[in-house]
Amino acid sequence: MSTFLPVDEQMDLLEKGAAEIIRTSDLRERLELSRTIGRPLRIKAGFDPTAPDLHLGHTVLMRKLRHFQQLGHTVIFLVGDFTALIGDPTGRNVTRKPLTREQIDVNAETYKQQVFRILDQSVTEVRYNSEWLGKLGYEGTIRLTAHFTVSQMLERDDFSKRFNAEQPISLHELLYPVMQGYDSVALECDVELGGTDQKFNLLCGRELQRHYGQKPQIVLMTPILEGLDGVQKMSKSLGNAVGINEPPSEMYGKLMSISDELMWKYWLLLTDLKQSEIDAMRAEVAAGTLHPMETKKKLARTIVAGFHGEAAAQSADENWARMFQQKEAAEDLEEVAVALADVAGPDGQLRVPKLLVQLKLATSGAEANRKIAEKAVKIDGSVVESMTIQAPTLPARLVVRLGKRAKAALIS
RNA sequence: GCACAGGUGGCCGAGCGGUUAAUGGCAGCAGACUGUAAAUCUGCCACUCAUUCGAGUUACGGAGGUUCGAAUCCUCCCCUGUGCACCA
Repeated sequence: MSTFLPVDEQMDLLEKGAAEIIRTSDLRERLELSRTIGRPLRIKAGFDPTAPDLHLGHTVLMRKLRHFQQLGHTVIFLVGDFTALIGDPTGRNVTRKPLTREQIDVNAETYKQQVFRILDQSVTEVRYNSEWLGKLGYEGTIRLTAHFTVSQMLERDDFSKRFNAEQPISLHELLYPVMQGYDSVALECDVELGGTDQKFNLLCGRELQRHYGQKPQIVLMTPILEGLDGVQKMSKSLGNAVGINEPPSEMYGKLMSISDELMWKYWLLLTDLKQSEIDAMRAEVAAGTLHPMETKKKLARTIVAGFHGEAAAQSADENWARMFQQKEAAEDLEEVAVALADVAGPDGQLRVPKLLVQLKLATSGAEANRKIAEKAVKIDGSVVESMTIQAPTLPARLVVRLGKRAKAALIS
């Protein structure tokens, strides 16, 4: 008597949204075995504690991990504290700067807090790869690296690109895939998850496991989620990311700005809807019986609700409608206290550029000037025409708007 | 160590003694149009002061130098890539 679901049902969930599985037949086989002997599979996913702020792009992988958890398998959340000393060069054409020990620890902690908004903490095994990599020593490292050749490493796309472009590749970067592979050996993984950009590293794990007499792990790759621009991968540094710690309205607004086409990918990778349900919705939109905007609103509501709850999603929805469909100022504007002395000119009048800088709507006075000249600034609903306006009677609350951002200044 | 090629604004990439914060592309911001979409069009895109005019400051790996004047020439240094290295 097994506690595991039938393999077909498990496969159904696991294959949803997966970009590639190496190999599907192996996964099926191993699930069969696990079900027969009643042993959960060991699933590993490694994380570089480099970027402390998680965004929706990261959650694609997390959600897949949760699927495994839901099916009763063991998920190992591996903190790459040791590999972070290298910094994975994947997908980059530049060497990354290594982190300090302190940064790594702090990042790992905030990382975990965020991850357990998606994963079930009580059944997640958290490990650090310094546990085994730290013990390896120079000799162990030499023996380990002897399993690979330089040309094998240069197979990797970003390495070969850099090599051909005559760009630098540091020696230590070549160690990254090796170490990640060794993690799989140390943990005796059945499955490793990663983004498609991790393919090379994931395959190194298989290679090494073979050398160590283990059954090579199954590799399940999740797609890389495009950011809000729909072109580049979601990344905080590209400014196209939705952070999972962002407030509901922020999250909602950002999600509404994605293209119609991209919306389907978000539905697939960021919600629990079945493929068939998504297809049905898509067909309706194509037929014109369902408005794309309504569908997108529903998407935004669903995702926001997942992180902040139903009520918050509802009010984010209303807020968005008020702010953009009816072009009125939102009710829950961020309020910033400003001293009149900080924004007044010598004549006592209110200098608008200074106000914009104080509200962080502009990064410099020069930029603020330009925006005012472009007639992009509104105060209390009317376009600002000059650099100076009449100072209000105190205390005052001015709603200042620059483009799609608005804030309330509490002047005293 | 030697030789050669490079290091320019968030990125890519022109410029190679004297319009001009520095051509162009990408990204970004704003405006128009919309469904805050997408696409498209337009404008902006170093900083400070000056309420428009305008003035000043800082920028082309770093430090010096030549010059009335340099991102552009010279010297030294730092960094990257490529080649050479044994057999002479």
